[in-house]
Amino acid sequence: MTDIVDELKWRGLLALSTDEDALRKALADGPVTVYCGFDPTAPSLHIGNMVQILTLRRFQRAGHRPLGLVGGATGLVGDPKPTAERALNAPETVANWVERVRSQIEPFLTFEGPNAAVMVNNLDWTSGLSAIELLRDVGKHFRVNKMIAKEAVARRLNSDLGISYTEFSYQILQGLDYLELYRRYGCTLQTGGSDQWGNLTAGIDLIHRVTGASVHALATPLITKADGTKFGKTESGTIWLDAELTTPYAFYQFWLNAEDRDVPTLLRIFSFRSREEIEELETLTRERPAARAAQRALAEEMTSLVHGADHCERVVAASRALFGQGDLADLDRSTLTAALAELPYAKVGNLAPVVDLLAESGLVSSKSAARRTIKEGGAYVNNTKVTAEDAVPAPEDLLHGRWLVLRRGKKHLAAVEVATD
RNA sequence: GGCGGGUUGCCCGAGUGGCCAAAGGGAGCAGACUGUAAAUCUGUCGGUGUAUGCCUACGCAGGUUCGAACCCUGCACCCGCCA
Repeated sequence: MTDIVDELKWRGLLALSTDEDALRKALADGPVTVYCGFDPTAPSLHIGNMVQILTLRRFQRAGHRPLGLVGGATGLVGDPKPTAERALNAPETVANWVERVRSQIEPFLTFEGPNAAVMVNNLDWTSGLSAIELLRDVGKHFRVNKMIAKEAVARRLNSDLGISYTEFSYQILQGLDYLELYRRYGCTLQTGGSDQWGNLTAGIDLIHRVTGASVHALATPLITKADGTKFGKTESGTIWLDAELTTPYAFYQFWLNAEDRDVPTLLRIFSFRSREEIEELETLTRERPAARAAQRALAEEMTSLVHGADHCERVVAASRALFGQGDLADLDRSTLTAALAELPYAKVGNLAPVVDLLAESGLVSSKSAARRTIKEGGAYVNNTKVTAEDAVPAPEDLLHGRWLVLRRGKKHLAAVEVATD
């Protein structure tokens, strides 16, 4: 077994850690129980969260026991964001999101065998906690001096945003989580993003004060693209893991469109391929970038992992059909319909002006935008550029008598079904 | 609780009575070039659609005015100092 710390380092997943030698030793001495928390701040996790989920998965594969924590309690409070105070979500909403987030994490872990994963919810040990208990039993171990020095808090204190007592207290809750998991499961390692470092260490300090034990923490770096911008967001927004929010097709396309210079980094961070395979793909990218072998490999692996092999296959086939060199009209009916099924879709009763079709399919946000797109030469019907703003598709444009493929720009596609029934 | 400062479009930020759908920058979008890449250059960037129109928008609600993002009143939230 390769040393997991070495592996994480090679993959660029190790930004910060507590005493590295001690951590290596602990991991080498036998299975370690490691936890990572996920707060339900939205109905779905997104690819940014995947870094953490996959890190847990890596630990489990290396023989350690992962605990997946969903923040039923911390999600009610809100981790201080640098940019703004969070809006509180209703308890019912958070409870609903907790379940959704839990079900998104579970497929990545194994719940059988000697190092079976366990899912936990921090609401379980906080819902019964009284304010007095919290202040006396937990609060006494926290020094405000240290709390305000933490970057997440300090940034807010130094900005004109300020910070509420609620968010200020967040680190106490997360610290308490670690203590609780240490007691219940003997958990001695917490992972998280480097922006969580303050919260990670809050737990370490608490455990040390309460029990005298020294436990570990490990932070993954903030993933940025080569141009310095944040990874995981795109024109159209966040890339979610939920197929309802980001279709498998869009998910696949996201990875496929990764920039050449980002691909090596992304493969290391996200892929479970071996070091040799990844280095081979890096070479291919360098020598034949236009083939985009690394992007394809990454996109297929991620889509398969998140949406399953079946969806992945369909989406790859659809992409090939829609972006192929051939004429769309030459595609046979089943290939075409299968491909179109992966796209944003609109159904209309009869042939409407292209402007309306663009707007209805969701490719553009308004008819104005649709007109603008046509004027700029960025609108296509069945891969043919639309030049007139008042263009209306002809009946003979319909593929197999029923479908139109709309395109905005180079890579935004939508399917329109024209049916009178 | 008192005093002062603030709240502008996706973000930052200018605008202190008409010339403001609102400068400038960033992001985004489209085009050219390409490889469904990057960089670069160009265009564009509230809605409706073509009407010197109408609607929506400068924290919220009222008011003054022929006319308000700009003035007045109240409210909400944020920041600072003092208590």
